[in-house]
Amino acid sequence: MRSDDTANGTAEYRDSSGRTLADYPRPSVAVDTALLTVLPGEDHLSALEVLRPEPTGWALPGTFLHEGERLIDAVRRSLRDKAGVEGMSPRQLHVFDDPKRDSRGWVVSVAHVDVVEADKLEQRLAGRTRLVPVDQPGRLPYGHEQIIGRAVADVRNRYAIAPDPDRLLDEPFTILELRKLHESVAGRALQRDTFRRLMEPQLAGSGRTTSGTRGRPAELFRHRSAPIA
Amino acid sequence: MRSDDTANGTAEYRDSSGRTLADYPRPSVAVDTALLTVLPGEDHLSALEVLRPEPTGWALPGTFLHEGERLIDAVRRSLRDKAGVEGMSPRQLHVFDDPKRDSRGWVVSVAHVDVVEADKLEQRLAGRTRLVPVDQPGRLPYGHEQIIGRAVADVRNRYAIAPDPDRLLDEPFTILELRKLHESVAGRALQRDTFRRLMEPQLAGSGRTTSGTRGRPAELFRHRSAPIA
DNA sequence: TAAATAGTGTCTCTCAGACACTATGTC
DNA sequence: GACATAGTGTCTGAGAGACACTATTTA
Repeated sequence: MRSDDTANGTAEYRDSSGRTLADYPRPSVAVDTALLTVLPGEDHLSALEVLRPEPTGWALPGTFLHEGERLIDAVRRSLRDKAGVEGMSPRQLHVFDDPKRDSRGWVVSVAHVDVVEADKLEQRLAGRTRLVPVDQPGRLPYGHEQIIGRAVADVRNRYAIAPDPDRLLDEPFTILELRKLHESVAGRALQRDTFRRLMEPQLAGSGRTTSGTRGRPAELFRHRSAPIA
Repeated sequence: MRSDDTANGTAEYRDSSGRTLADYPRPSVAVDTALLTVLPGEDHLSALEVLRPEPTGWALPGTFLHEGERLIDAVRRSLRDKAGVEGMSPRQLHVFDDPKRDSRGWVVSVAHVDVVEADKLEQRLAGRTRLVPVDQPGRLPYGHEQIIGRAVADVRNRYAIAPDPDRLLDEPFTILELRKLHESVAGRALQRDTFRRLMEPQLAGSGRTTSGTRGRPAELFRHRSAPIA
């Protein structure tokens, strides 16, 4: 969506000591991702954690940026390799840059967030991954709790104003199904009528309704347009 | 305010090819900063630009991250060295990561924003810096227009809800002075009575008033607490 | 008919925008 | 007193929360 660029100087760049770009030590650049979902039958957000070699233990999935690679591609690669998850639109959250935060050396990490349908997490590596409620993430290394906190806040902000921006629901869906999802994301109950009045104008009615259920059939809706990003 | 941390693996980390951390090529990490201000007698935001060696021309101030350095310290160093400005609280905006965006090589840049009192820019290097209105930044390299755009949006969001969060105004100040500042930031006129009703509860009245002015003297206010960050 | 769920009318509260009024100083 | 600016009362419209009503289906 953007040409994504910014920088510094020219090909003849030298600093005040006459050193050129290649003379500087450079950090490793990592990505870490809070991959969130709502599990079937549960009413809260869960985060994917992966088991790293001792003594690290459970942590968020991450990887190092490869040469010539975009951050978003490194995120997708780490999630594909470590959880078998594809088709995401991760967003940047924050850069964590404490030079002493990683015992292996100087690592700058760009935290990301994404939300995915629970069934896309079926194929994840058993025993080496787990899904934990975001409000009880366990003790995580490298400040990964902070990433989860920022991720949850980011997702809640997005879900507060628009219907299922990350497309967790299969279409078509009822307003009830949509509201249950939003309540799981928000971590609290939402007003039934207020929720409908906020969301329905942002949806496309299908004219069709559910059938065979208790009570009055509910109209089925679809999203109006493609997801924003 | 936070311990700022996150990462990846352990000291014995090896990837699937058995390579260790030091075997990977690493990008240079840069910071670029949109340093904004409101110039005396003007009613809009301006951005600081610095002249870089040919063929780059005017661009935002930036530098490379030094070994063991925090991003915020690199930002402060670049602004001190290139504009003589100190005492800022830069915030991260976005990471620009296109591998081809810099002709010198592989550079990942973390964009920052900060706002500073105009008189702190007095001592900047004449001839090698300039202040330009944010809506006419000129043609900048490396997508620096995008940084300015994000920076302006960020600052406007902050100023929409709180009185002078970046402390551009000297205390004490009148509501009129505060409103003129906010109008310059917002780029549009603000309602006089609505503005007062939003901001006054967030300020500490001093009891004292202006004197010697035309019209009824205005009460002088101070901020209630220290800036948030 | 009873129960259950969908959908809507409407009251209230809050808040922004707008207008106009009152208050208090200088010229 | 005229004028200018500070500060406030109040009306209106939009929107969220809350409650209750109507609508439509199954058991």
